[in-house]
Amino acid sequence: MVTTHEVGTRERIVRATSRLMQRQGYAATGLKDISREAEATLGSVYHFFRGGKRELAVEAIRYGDTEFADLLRAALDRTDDPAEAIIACTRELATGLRESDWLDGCPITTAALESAGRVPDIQRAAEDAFENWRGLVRDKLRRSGFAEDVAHDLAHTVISTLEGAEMSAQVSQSEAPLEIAGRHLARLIDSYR
Amino acid sequence: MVTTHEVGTRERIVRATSRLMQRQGYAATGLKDISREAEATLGSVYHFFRGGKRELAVEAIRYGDTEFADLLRAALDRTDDPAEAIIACTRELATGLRESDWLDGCPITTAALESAGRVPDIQRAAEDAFENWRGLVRDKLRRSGFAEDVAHDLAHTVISTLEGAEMSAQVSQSEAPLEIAGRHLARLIDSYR
DNA sequence: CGCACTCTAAAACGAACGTTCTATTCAGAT
DNA sequence: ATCTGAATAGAACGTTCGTTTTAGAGTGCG
Repeated sequence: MVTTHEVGTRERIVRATSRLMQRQGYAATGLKDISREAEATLGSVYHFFRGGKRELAVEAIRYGDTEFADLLRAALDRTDDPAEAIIACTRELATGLRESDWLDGCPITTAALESAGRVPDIQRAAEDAFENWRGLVRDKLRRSGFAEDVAHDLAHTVISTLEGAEMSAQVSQSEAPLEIAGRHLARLIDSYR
Repeated sequence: MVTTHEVGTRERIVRATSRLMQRQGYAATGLKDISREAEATLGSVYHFFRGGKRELAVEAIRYGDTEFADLLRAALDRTDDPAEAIIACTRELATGLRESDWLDGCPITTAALESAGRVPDIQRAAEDAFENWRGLVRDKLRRSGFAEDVAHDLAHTVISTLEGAEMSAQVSQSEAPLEIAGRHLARLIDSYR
């Protein structure tokens, strides 16, 4: 028997916040939007998140962190070859973007940029997320035999380029930036073999 | 005699909007913030921009477009070698970021992401900007002898990676992502010689 | 001077914001 | 059955939002 996992109010609120912030950022996402999207009331929101909007945003960014990390891990584990694995990532991101009508880009970028240097809690959470994602790529490269420093640097550029290409693709509503980035990153990785 | 160019109210408003949107995005930037920063009144703002906040934001993005294009052009013209020129770009971006205490990233990215798929005017202006910047890089590569299709694709990845690295650097308050991206992009370009 | 026009000033609008508050529902333990 | 504490519901607070409106300077021209 298939049982759809009953999800609690608290988690519904976090998920709704994450999705809304992914699409319109932190400032444009109102608490009433959130409570409507989460099918919860304002009272519930403040019951679970006494720290208000800011605390909720931090939690939502952490949710987006693990969400993106899961996607990344799944794509990276698909093939042994790290260059091919990165191409798999770009493809995954491209289809996700297209299927959401170019609405769902990186779950945390917008909020991260809005808050950089102005809302320490949110910036810190975003910083942790990026570090987390870089770690996944770095470990994959290490396991494939790349030297530590090479893997470290490549991981930086892989994440930066994925982020930039995702944004370019979203703004121009085209998969091209991601497709091209995938090919180029694979070529760059292969150049270090 | 040195005369500081008297700048009109209209341009002060556009510049203030551009800077504020660069730092905190579209939604978080209020018209009263803008009028204060521009040393103008709301009456002046609505006199020059009858279309209100949206029209003003489009103008500010166009301003950020040419601002970033000027920086890009200057760095690209510094050396004949396109790979070195890209490294010069990353250095320029890194010092700009550091000197602004990590506050002034890409002037349009935040607003572009906030509005992607939701505010057509702004998305279009952002799309034009990215296309403009890619054109500058593509032309540079073409002039250096790269084939049309290679230059086209490289321009995509150069802009995507610059954008992503700029964002990573801003969020982690470190020049490392930009420095590493510069080295990798130069290597990628050289691999097509 | 008087007229026309551009620009600035400041007050005021309803709507929406984040937040607080009080009341109520509802299990589970005693 | 009664108490308790978590969870929910919804009204209300003071602010700030984008926008509109009305009035007042400043300037050039006949």
